[in-house]
Amino acid sequence: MRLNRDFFSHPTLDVAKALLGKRLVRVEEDGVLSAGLIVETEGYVGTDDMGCHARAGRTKRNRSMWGAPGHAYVYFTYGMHYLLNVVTEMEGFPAAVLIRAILPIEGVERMRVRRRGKPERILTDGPAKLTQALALDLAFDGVDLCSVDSTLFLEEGVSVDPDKIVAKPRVGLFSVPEPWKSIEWNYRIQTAELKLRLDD
DNA sequence: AGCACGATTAACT
DNA sequence: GTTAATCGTGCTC
Repeated sequence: MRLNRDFFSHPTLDVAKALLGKRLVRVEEDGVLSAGLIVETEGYVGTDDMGCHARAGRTKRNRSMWGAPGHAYVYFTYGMHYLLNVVTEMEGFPAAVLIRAILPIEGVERMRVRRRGKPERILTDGPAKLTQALALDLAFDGVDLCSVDSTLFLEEGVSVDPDKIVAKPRVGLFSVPEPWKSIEWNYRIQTAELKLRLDD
């Protein structure tokens, strides 16, 4: 059962934490599934957040963030990488959650091929690694993750104990001014903790 | 029109 | 720990 629009309509940081443990699923053209459990997320909230792409106002690149919640915001960076975000809050307010890492669960062999034979341990432990593993690019920008026929969506996964969530500063914001640079809007759950719950 | 740099990764030393 | 790869975007002139 796919997570519905209401799940994404809440405050971004709440959604960022709630996404930990959820299943990110990619259905490929040939019907094969690739899936993983989300283990790290990051919140980007509005035009006042100087670490958020929305700080520059609405542009061709970041327009998806202004759209309805539950849609994907995929962008290209560093001249070679695609990063996946999930749009949050109400339509018209630019905010999103960056999916930074997942724990591979299904379609691992397919992921390994796309990741050029890398060991499972480092298949999807970075924001650009997971888009590589799931074959996500700009074609997914603006896709409705709540639609019944989208080839990318989210599902319930394993329950996560809120006390086990670790908050840290967001990654890679080098020339972003304080307090945005150090504010702890990066959330992570230990993969060991998730694996433990998987066995239940 | 030109330019600095990025919500990164991989391959080095 | 350091650095090259690689190019679209947004900012400055």
